[in-house]
Amino acid sequence: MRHSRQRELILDEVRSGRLDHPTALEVHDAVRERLPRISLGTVYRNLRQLVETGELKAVAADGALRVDPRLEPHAHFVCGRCGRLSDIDVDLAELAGAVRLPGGHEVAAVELLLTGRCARCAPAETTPDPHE
Amino acid sequence: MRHSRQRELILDEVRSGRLDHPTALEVHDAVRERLPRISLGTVYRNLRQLVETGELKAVAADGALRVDPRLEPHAHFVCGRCGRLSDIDVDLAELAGAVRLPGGHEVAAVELLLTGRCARCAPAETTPDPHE
DNA sequence: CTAATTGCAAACGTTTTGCAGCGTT
DNA sequence: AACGCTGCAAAACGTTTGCAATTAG
Repeated sequence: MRHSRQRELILDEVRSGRLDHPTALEVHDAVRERLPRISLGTVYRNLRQLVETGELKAVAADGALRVDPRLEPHAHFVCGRCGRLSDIDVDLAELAGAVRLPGGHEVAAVELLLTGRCARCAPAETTPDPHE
Repeated sequence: MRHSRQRELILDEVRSGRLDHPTALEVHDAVRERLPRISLGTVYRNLRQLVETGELKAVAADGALRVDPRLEPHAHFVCGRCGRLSDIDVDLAELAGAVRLPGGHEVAAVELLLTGRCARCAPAETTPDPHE
């Protein structure tokens, strides 16, 4: 893989933590501030490469692909009210034990996605407006 | 929710097991044999309703929405080679134990997706063609 | 020099939507 | 009669792709 300024900035932006589980579009917007002519297609191409080479992880929550710099196995929680996506720690050994996997299957990746109401939204279930 | 012949046929088709984790398009094709004028939009609208009311479960694997008549909590395995999606049993108590959930969160749904090579594809990794 | 990478725009597949009319209750 | 549901077609959405030009090694 050859070096490119756009890939460097994309990876830097996602790793910086300034964005939280960003979509390709959010990464595009952020990187564009430093490199205004970068195209959305380039962001998609690079995110895909970075996920393939294991430098980033992909999360498929609500319709869009999101990207995550945390590489250790962990779960995600999506709040159906405010839409916030948060990281959840998991005990990998225990998780593996819970799965009754038929013999012969080779597992390459695990994605555990929890949906519900987050701690901030659950109590306020009665009030109509999502917090910012 | 009012009754309709199209929703009845859609639910019947998915529950029948003739289709395996079908996409909306596959459900459309199947139901169209019995009700030729049914539109894809109607299939989408009804699948969404049936998932919302808990009569079916949704699985988000590869780009598209798939639908599953199995209601008990279980995991899914997607083979990256042949694309086959299979059901995997999980020990729910053990799974819950593996998740280090911060207090206050209310979990409504859990989706556990495993990706890799299925028992049939893993050994044949060298041969180029996916089984049917 | 070579081949990977880019910006751009067009195309793709999936899902949603606006609408006028039909079907269920 | 009221209103949910339908078919249809158009649009929205996220993502991929073809291309000629640029850039890294």
